[in-house]
Amino acid sequence: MHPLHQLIHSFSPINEKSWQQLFEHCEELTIAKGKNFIREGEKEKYIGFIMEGTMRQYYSRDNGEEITTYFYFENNLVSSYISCINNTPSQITIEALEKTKLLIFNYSVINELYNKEKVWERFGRKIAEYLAAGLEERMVSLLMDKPEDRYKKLLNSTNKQKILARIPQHYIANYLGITPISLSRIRNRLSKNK
Amino acid sequence: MHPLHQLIHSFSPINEKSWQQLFEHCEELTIAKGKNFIREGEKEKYIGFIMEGTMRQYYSRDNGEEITTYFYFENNLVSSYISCINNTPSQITIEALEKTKLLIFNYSVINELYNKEKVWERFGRKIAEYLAAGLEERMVSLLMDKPEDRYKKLLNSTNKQKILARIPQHYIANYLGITPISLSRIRNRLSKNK
DNA sequence: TAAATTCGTTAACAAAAGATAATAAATTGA
DNA sequence: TCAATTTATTATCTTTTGTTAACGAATTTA
Repeated sequence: MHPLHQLIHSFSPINEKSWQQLFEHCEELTIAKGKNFIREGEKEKYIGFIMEGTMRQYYSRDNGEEITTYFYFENNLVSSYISCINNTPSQITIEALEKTKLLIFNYSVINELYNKEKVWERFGRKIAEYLAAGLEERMVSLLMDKPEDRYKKLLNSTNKQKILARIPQHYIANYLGITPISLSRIRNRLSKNK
Repeated sequence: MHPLHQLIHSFSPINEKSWQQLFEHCEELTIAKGKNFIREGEKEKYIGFIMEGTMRQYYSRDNGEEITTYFYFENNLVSSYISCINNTPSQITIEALEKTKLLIFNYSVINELYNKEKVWERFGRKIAEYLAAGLEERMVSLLMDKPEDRYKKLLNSTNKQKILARIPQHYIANYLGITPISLSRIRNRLSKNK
């Protein structure tokens, strides 16, 4: 089974024939390190599936400052999801942190599949529910936990160990809602308490 | 059209017959001020639709402290959504801030409707997408905006004016991710700059 | 390889936020 | 109605965070 088919299947059972309806619209795309997959302001809507590589998602302030809000790795779906569902220009930019191989398809393809088959509609529901649950958890952590606790959670999350291994620290600081300097101090504090 | 039917219809077109499949499982429930609709740890999953009243949603810390994360008003759906979709005990409590009249139905009912009809499955997708978009916006605001800016946004959001009118300030402070004292200082600062 | 850039840490100071306590105003309930 | 509780503000002190700048280490690239 293709890794993307497998991922989709884990949300909603999609048989080989239905899968082909998506797969025949997929293309491969390789993004060089530092280049963007999705750019702020863009209207063309693509969904990507990471075969290999790492990406970061960020919002930009008026002064050009970039605020990193998410990281993507192998087997992750990557897109400006909000701009797809609301049909608005993307507010985010998604950049390759290393050379990244993607399988991509246009959002309109998946949108048509939603109309065609109930199992695809279910996939759409499940993926949105999964996203909402993740966002809620993140939001609650921002409201309830101190920065130091958020960093500790990141350290303990086996799933996110790769974040620490592959991602420059100042991006992680953004992700935690603090400055790189503050993260450096937290790390210093933690290393002394051992 | 029943106000709940109308709300559902705005996400996915549901005809009268399909609507009745939900409506026949609905019950009315009135919650007195200060009483809970959903309690932390609870497994029974109900969805409520507010006919009249105001509710607040909160998480509890180990020390008993309550962190308010959401407010609900007339025509809002209210539930421990995450615990419904993940089938886990509720982490949140939802309390009536004033006497609140609800129309309620069990989550299992809507879950069965997802299986029965594609239009219901679509409703499920649309509502999850709507939720995800709202949560992302909130999360980004927590990462990018200063507390003062978040409060200003709240002031400018016509939709949320009723929050200010009906909700005690220390709950709003929680919602903004700051202490009541800090919110009081922000208000003081803003009133002087006029 | 050498020069340039990026990255992480540290220091010093300023600004903001949290904690605690006191007080006044508003609301609630017996 | 009046005492009790809740709510909002203010003051003081402490802690944390942000800001700016400096420095060395690591990485990139010409």
